[in-house]
Amino acid sequence: MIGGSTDEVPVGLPRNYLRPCLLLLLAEGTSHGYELLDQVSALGYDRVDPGGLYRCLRAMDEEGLVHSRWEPSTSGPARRTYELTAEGREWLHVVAGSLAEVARSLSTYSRRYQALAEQHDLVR
Amino acid sequence: MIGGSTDEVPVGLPRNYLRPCLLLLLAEGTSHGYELLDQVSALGYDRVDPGGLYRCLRAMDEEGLVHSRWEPSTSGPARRTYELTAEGREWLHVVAGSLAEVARSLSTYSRRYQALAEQHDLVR
DNA sequence: GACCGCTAGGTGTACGTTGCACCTAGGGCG
DNA sequence: CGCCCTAGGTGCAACGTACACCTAGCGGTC
Repeated sequence: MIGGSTDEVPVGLPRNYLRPCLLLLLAEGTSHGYELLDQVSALGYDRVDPGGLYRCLRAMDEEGLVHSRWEPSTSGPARRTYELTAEGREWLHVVAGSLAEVARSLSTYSRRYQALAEQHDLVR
Repeated sequence: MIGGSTDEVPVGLPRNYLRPCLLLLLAEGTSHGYELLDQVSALGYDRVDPGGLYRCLRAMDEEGLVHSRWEPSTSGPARRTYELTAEGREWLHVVAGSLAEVARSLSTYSRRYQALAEQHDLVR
């Protein structure tokens, strides 16, 4: 299969969308992986791969976009809490801009599709 | 590197966005690959990989979303013209819907980012 | 105590898409 | 002929993603 099949519609969220999501959530407040796993669903994900999420956090940690520290929990296993760094905030700003561009492209798409659909209705 | 690097911002268009673009363009009018290569730029691509585009058209042809035929050109090499099939129009309808959903997610993102940015300005 | 479920974090890996480079071939022109 | 432009196409490696699976702490219950 090249480029998706007919019965399934594999058009999804932008590439590398997870990083911007995590950065935004962390900009809104310090958090830990397991919690972020729930929160990203509000940004368009119906289900997120935990593995990918933890890997993404780890990568951002290594790149200096976020800073993590272990926090022992009173109940349950210890958790790694993440907070945004200055560099991460900068990155978020840039990435929010390019996401806005993508949104603009998509609205252009929708506009042109709507125009077509209306025209199609007139012909009927 | 996992999930993109710091200096470059690799947040791009949705996954499999090329197919919907080509379907929309073909819904607007019969065309051929080389022409579509220019037209997709209006839908958010700054540069499209010709290889990917031709592969995508071929795949959609094999899946029955589009129908192609060779047309000899008076000047220059022959061209393969594509036109949308009924199945392709159906697919376009579905995919336009899911793209609208993605657009909604992105606007949610932007709204939340804006809220944060304003709040940040107040603190300054 | 043994077992089970939930929280929390993590690894291994295969697949699909993408991006880059490169190739064929026809026609116009100096 | 050599060169550029149009038009279509192939090969391949890298990246992102999805899916499965694993460790380990803590609480409750049989």
